[in-house]
Amino acid sequence: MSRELEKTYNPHGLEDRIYARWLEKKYFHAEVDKSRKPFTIVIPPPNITGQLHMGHALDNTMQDILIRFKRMQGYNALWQPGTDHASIATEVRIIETLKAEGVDKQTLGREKFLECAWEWKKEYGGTIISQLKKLGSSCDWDRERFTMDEGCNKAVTEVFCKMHEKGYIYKGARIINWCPVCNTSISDAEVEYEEQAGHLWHIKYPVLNDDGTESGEYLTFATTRPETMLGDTAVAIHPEDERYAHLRGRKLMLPLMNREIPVVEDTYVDMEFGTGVVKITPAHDPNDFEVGKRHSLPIINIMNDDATINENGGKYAGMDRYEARKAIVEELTAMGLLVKIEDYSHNVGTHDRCKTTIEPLVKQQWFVRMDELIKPAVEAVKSGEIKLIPERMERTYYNWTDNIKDWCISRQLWWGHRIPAYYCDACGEIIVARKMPETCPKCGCTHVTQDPDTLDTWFSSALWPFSTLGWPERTEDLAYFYPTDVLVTGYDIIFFWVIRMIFSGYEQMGERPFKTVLFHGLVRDAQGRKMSKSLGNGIDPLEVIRQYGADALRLTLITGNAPGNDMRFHYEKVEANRNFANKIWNASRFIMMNMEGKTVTDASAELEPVDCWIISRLNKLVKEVTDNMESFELGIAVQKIYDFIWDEFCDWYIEMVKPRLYNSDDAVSRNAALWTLKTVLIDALKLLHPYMPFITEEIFCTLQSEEESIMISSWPVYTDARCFEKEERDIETIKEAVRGIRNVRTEMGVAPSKKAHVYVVSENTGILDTFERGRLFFAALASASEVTLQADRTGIAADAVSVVIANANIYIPFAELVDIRQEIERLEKEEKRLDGELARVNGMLSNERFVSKAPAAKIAEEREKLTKYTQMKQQVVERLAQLR
RNA sequence: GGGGUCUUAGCUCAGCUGGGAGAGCAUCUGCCUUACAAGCAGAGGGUCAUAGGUUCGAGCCCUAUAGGCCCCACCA
Repeated sequence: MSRELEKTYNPHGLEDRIYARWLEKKYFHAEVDKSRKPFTIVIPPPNITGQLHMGHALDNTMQDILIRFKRMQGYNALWQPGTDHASIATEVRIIETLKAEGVDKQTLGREKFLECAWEWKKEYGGTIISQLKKLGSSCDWDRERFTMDEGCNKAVTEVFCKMHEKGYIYKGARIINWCPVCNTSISDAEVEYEEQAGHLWHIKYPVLNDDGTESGEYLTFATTRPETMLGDTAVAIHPEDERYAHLRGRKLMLPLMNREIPVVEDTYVDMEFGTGVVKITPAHDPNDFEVGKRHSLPIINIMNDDATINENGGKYAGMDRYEARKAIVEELTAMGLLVKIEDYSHNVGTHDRCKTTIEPLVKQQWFVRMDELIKPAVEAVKSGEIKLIPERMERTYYNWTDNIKDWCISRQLWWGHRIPAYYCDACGEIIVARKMPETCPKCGCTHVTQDPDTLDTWFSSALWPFSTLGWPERTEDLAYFYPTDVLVTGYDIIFFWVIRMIFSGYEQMGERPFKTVLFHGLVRDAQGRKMSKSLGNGIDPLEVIRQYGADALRLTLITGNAPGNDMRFHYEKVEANRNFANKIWNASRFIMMNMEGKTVTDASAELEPVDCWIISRLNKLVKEVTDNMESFELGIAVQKIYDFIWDEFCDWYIEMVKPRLYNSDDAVSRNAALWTLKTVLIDALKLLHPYMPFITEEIFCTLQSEEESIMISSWPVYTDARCFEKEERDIETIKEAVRGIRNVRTEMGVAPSKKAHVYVVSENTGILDTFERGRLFFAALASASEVTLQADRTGIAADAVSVVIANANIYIPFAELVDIRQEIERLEKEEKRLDGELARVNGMLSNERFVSKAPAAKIAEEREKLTKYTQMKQQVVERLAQLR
């Protein structure tokens, strides 16, 4: 570490140098230590293909603040890092890359493809980690994990097998969401509904007589997807719909396919909508699937995996779904069966990854039964065992748990955890096992084949809080660090991840995975738009760090923001925070300059009132900041630190002690000032360290040599011994006087360089004593050439300007002529202001119900104000009388 | 259709359990005062969306209304 700070604050180099030292010293590393209390956070694992974006920056800054705070408080703090294999996201990227090289996934083959994927992981998996380091993240990198490493694989297999044994995992043919581009099933959570402009095609089917001949009557209905008619196996009406009573039990002719289909009655039909008739395609619509089940209708799948029509679609086989739609509409028109076409806007399900319109298909898939599993997860939040911050997220949470459906976990992808299910080549028996069985337990056949599918990527992330700590082994780490303390994440993945971790934690560990979930919102651009690649409005955090430093970026993401709220990113804000860093830098330089060549000794016994004041203020700050941080109010806490450092410490305290620092005649007073400056600065730096780790470390290490790093120093603690109520009041009095004098000087247009004689007049000896003790700095701050303290107005020029504060009058006879009329006006304004205050206070105190019902402390407070303002008003009135 | 959330200074947003409206940026005035012009000292600017209610007292709690945003939901 350098012995001296550089002339100007420059985060470049400084941040990398400090981070390297932290790593070298292993400060981030945590080991089981039963003598200390653990504090654990698991990182939301970023995708291996990921590039650091503002969302990561916010998420990780919050975690780093909490972990650094707790580490300094003496907890054995573990921030468990790692990355996610991100099954589908990664697979899509690899396919794209291969395609660019002219290689097709299928021809490459599974084994070779996976080799490519692991290569990819090796190459890009480290990128995001190095970017997190730039941010200052104090993760225990020795413990870095990956969702597809050996341990996590074991955890996944174990959970799958256990849940299968318990009947929570099953295989079945259900209607699922199919992405025809990614060629895989996806879960309900991955479907994004998008309002799209479409059409309602009104179509009619001929009604048949009992003998199969056309009756001449038609049944009209509307559909948004005419092509699915190829798979229609019924048309439904409402059982109570009198309009169609005569069609009950009749049959219709499905045009184009020439298939007889029944009219079924089902309450699912809304009589009010359209004609009150619905075509039923069980294979391609979730609702129709349910209707089909109720009426035992055949399920005719008319589509291939790539959303082209299959052989069940007759002559349309081979056509794309939209081509087929066009052709079918044309043909129906020709047949006179198209009644009309209406414009219609409706919700279309799309795949969140590729935005392709999903196709509901009936397929054999693996599912997790949710009804039982979700119960403890709901109970945990209801009872408060798991706390969600902000609380309103609970509503969102219940919204999902109350409507939970079984979770489709199998994916027709290669990059991911292979499902530990095996099929006997001879008898088809399904064997779910931790290891590939050598023979079929049913028929003894020695040939079994593993299920080709992989698991939903969230299946492994759901286990993250315990799989990273060694589960399914009963490790010491697991016993010590689990359950984790806080999970920090965006509200956008509450369904994907948070809920699934919670039920997995209870199911596998019998315990909550974390105590608190702290949500943050989205970081938007300056116009409030979501940052996205397609809009090109993304702001690269690394670029911001290059320009302003990680400390300024971190502060920007935390200040002025409440949990769960979205925020806008403005460069001006980063700049303002960089300026704050510069402010601290220069204040520290100033203090160090003054300490140079001197040995600063403990001065706690020789403190002057102003020293007591700042120490007392700091003491209160410590309490408030600690409280705010304990309750996750990170933005409020740092705002208070910011105000204290800039306003109270820099703008007031440093200015107040300057005369003592420059006066070498009083070494004791100078030492007390230096000691206080150093002590307060160090504690303020400590409070700020979780937010701005780099600059605080740099200054801390330069300022003193006893402790080797601020990040392992101890968090300041509030103590009664550092409360100085009287000194706080006294210094506030002087500040009030200084503000008043500065005010008057500006109004009078007196240049700051023009010094003037200042008289403080008061009959109150306590007040005079206060000013006497603060004489030196009061004179400096008030630009006084001389300060005279006296009990009355004797010897003060009649045209002196006056400033009224509680219990005292301050007179400044300026050398220039003061316009008496202007001075009277000014005082009249002051009188008016005081009248207003008095009216308010009197209003309250004369209200009988206020006096009888309000808390005693509040009443006392108002009485005190009444006395103060009455007294001040009297002074103003007297002064006005003199001038007139 | 259900739920959530927001509406506070010109702009972006804080305001923790109800007790005299805040910050940053922007604007205006005066200062290159030997830590800092990435600064210092001052100033202007808000009937806290609207209407009711609870309360001694409401930006904060309750109800309704208007507008914006978000999430969820199978209306063909």
